Amino acid sequence: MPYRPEHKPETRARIVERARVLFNRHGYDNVTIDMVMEAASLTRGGFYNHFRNKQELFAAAVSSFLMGRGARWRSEAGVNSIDPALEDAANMLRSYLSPGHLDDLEGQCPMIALPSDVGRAEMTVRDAYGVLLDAMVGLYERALPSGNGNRRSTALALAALSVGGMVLARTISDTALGLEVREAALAKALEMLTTGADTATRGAS
Amino acid sequence: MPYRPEHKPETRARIVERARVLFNRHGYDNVTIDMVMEAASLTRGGFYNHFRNKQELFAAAVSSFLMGRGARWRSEAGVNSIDPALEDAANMLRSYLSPGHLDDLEGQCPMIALPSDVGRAEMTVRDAYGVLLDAMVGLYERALPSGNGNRRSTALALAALSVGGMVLARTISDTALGLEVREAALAKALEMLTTGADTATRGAS
DNA sequence: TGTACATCAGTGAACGCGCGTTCACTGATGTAC
DNA sequence: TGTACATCAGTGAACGCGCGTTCACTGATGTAC
Repeated sequence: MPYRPEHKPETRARIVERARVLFNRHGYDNVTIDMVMEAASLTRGGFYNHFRNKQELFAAAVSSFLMGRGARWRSEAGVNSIDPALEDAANMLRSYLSPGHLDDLEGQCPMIALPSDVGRAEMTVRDAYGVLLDAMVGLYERALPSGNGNRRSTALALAALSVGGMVLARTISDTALGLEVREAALAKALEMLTTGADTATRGAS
Repeated sequence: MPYRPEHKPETRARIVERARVLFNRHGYDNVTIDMVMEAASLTRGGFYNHFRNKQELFAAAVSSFLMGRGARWRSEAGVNSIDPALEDAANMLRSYLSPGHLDDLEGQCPMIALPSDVGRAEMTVRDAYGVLLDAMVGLYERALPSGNGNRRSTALALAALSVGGMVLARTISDTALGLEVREAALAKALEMLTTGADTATRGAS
């Protein structure tokens, strides 16, 4: 056996990691296989030792995010906990809607960096995203004060608020309005979290 | 004068309109100038009689949306009114977060259909989007019951909720979760609208 | 310990296609007489 | 009313480049002796 058995998977992982960063910054179509391989200190030809085609690389890159930072988010926020603390959910929101996350073009959640490309990716990618979303929503749902009528709906809205706030902030960048949207989304999200669920019902009670 | 003076602008408008539809469906990079010109019943070469390059066409296509459906939204929702009715804002939310809008791949708001492409477009495009966003936010802000501490923040969050709900629903499509997100976003948005602003403050009062 | 060997990850030239863009031209059109 | 004309929107062939992909090869590496 010419190389250590870990050699090839390690190289593959390096390619995927560099690809993820490049995709995030420039978008799927604007990243060439040359760019990726050069970033991984390799040459063009070797690419097809590791991937069938460019789409497969993209799927691997998104997975790499979901397994990396995405998984860290989930575990830090106690997604697996039956009864996560409200503070865990608040931290997840603060982290997702943070200026750090917005400015981290290369490490950002691909749903913000390349929503169109993710939406056009193969079903496996989109399903994997569904899993992440489901995990986030589940966390919020369980963290919300019980006894409210609408925890599920509030949890889903928190996810939408996070993504929407960031997508808008990134798109309308370089303007005061962009900053304002992110801050408002975070403020409202935290408010919804602590207030609980159906505020209309509460207001009427 | 060989052609009627309206002839050229009309042709240009037809090209832009077909381009907008194609971009919305397939994304910027996946639409070729051939496709656009064929859709407008013209041939490749004529394109450069109307546009300097493809980017300029994209900018025109996004503007076309903002001037068309976008403008209709704004006027129907009484954006120009000093004191818009709460119901106007509710209708805007219902319209933006409607299944009809989600399924209308070709007529959809480009912020949902091609957020990445819009984000990477020239500054003029993004600024134009800022104007639309500003108008929507302004409408919500003025429609919200006065006397609440946080109308601006709520209005911004409503915009984020709208975009986020739709981006997620479109990306995680073909799943129950996708539908659920859109519905929850709409429900929460309407709730936030009628409840007013800072619910935490209200809850504490 | 040193050497010959087999393997296969990586190389780099080449291919072929598609796309954005250019350009010399053409012919439909409104106008002038 | 009919005809010659000038204009310029539209044509379609061509260009050139870049990118995804292929392929014959090479040479670094771990193993067997």
